[in-house]
Amino acid sequence: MLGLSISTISRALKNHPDISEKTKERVNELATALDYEPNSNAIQLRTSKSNLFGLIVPTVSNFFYDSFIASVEEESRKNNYSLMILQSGDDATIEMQNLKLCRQNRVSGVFTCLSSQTINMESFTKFKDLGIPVIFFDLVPDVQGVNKVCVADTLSATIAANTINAKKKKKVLAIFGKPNLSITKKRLEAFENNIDKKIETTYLHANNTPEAEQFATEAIAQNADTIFCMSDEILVGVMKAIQKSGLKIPDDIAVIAISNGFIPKLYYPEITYVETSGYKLGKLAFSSMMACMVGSAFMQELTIESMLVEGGSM
Amino acid sequence: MLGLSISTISRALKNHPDISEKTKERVNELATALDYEPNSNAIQLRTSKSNLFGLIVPTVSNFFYDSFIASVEEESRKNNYSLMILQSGDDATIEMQNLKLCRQNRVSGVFTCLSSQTINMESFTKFKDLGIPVIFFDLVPDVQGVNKVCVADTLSATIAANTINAKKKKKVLAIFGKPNLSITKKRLEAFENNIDKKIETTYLHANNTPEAEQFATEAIAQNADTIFCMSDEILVGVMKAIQKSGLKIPDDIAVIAISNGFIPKLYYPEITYVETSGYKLGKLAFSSMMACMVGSAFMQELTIESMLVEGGSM
DNA sequence: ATAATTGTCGCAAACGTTTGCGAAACGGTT
DNA sequence: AACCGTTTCGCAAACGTTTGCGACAATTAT
Repeated sequence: MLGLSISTISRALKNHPDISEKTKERVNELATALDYEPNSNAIQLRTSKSNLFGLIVPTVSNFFYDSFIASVEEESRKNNYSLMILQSGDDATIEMQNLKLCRQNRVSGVFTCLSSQTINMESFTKFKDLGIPVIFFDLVPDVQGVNKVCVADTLSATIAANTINAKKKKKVLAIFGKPNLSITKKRLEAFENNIDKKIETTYLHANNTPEAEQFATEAIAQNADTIFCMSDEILVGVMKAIQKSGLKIPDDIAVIAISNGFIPKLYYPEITYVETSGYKLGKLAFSSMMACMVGSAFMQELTIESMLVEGGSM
Repeated sequence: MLGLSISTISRALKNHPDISEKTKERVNELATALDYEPNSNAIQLRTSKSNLFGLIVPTVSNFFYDSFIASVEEESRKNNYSLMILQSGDDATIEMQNLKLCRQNRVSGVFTCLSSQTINMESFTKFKDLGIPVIFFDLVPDVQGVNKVCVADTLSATIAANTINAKKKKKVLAIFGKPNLSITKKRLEAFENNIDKKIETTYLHANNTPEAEQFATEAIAQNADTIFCMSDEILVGVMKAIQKSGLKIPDDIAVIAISNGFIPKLYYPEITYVETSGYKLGKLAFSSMMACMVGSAFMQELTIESMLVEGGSM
């Protein structure tokens, strides 16, 4: 329409110095008039740069992951990347399918946390061989030489234990999650190492919310004065048990949790918790990804700091 | 490597009848050996079919949207589509940028709910002109001739009102959300039309959780016996006020909400609510999208049924 | 025997960009 | 008038697929 070649148009649109200002103007004018949108498939095919990240979580519908996703999406958009979000349903098979999808779509990188069933890391190492950075977050593998970003599991459990110590509690129930997860191991170990030995402490593993509720109900019957919850899922069960019992927080029983912060603020008094922000973790994961993109790939484990947020439950 | 042409490989991989079984075997064997992954950019460029849906929400981090997303992602994967998720932050400008991104990526369709600030629908109609189906969900425009899937606003508010009527309540506070949203208007209108006229009812609009808490606190001081919450955000505020007051549910005060179901189950007793499932809405939205894909485009408004889920709060 | 049919496969164009390289036009310098 | 440098642009290849069409061989029908 302008009597110009395709290459000239291409260069004009990209503000190439070879093209005169007049032509650039004419081109841009017509482009907006036709509201031309470049075909990113063609661009990506030609340049073999996709500007697409894959993100795999067990489920989007989760207090922690949703804020993580929100955070990563925000950064991605700001940096001109798109996000392809996949759910594994905590199923190793689907996880592999998702990885395959990521490869087919030629993602520039992938954020992922392991499903709790993942044993075979081969699909992940394949990415590394292809030069596609993989950032593990939250539920990370135990191996070395991969990029991991985590909440400070050890620190946060330590803070929780110290808070309980400081309050001079006598009889504590500490509920942890699935025992095979590294996140559980770390938190449990740190808690055990730091809780005052004079405190009578019971350790239990709850696989889900109802189990946590059950454990809490029993602890209440046995006059525990404090319950520690490793996660939101556990906290929710514990709170139901306490509300059911009619006990008053914090006078009759104290509660402390490790949490993203959303659930603890739902109750009155608000629950005291050690913050592990999915939002902050997302920011960290993204900056780690960007570091990989520019080549400064330092394979290591990064953690975000934790801090105590005082509610009225201790 | 096999002494075969590119086209033969292509056809063999796609199980084309022109190719002999022996060659197909050889090709597939080598393909898995090299773990070949087709370049979807090239495919999409060639076929101009993207198998990609765009999904725009104000934020991923929301009890309703996250389950909606989880649902749509699930269906997408099952049907060999990918999902590109974008957040608008409830900002009309970012919303437009996101739509642009969708076009650049040649999405096959987009799921979107309006930001509460959207006034100009032009960007959306552009999609229709391009033959790209748009499915509006939850916060839908008031115009005709577009595809909308909604929770049954009128029905759910009616159910809530009737439940209150049946319990012979005397003094009700009904808290609604932002007054400009069509979802608010519908729920308010239905509630007003169905609540027993003999019941003393106060209507208020809360823009956020703290406002709802404030309103509830005042209502408690004035001896209201029931509080209706249009949304989870409002319910959270109301519950904090009630827990603060020390009142017992349901004896001292009754609560009923319209909700996805997650928040109501966090408390004891569980809150009675009219279910508006983001998960179900996602399924409906997806099937509506698929209907558009195969051409049977019926521009209309679909709704999912609502049902009362009895907790112990009424 | 030839002709027609069928089964396999390759050629080449096309999708919409990017980019190295060369070409034309023009002004300025000897 | 011949030469050189600069500015502005076009040619053509390439990215990795898909697909209509034609080619060739093997088989079957006449």
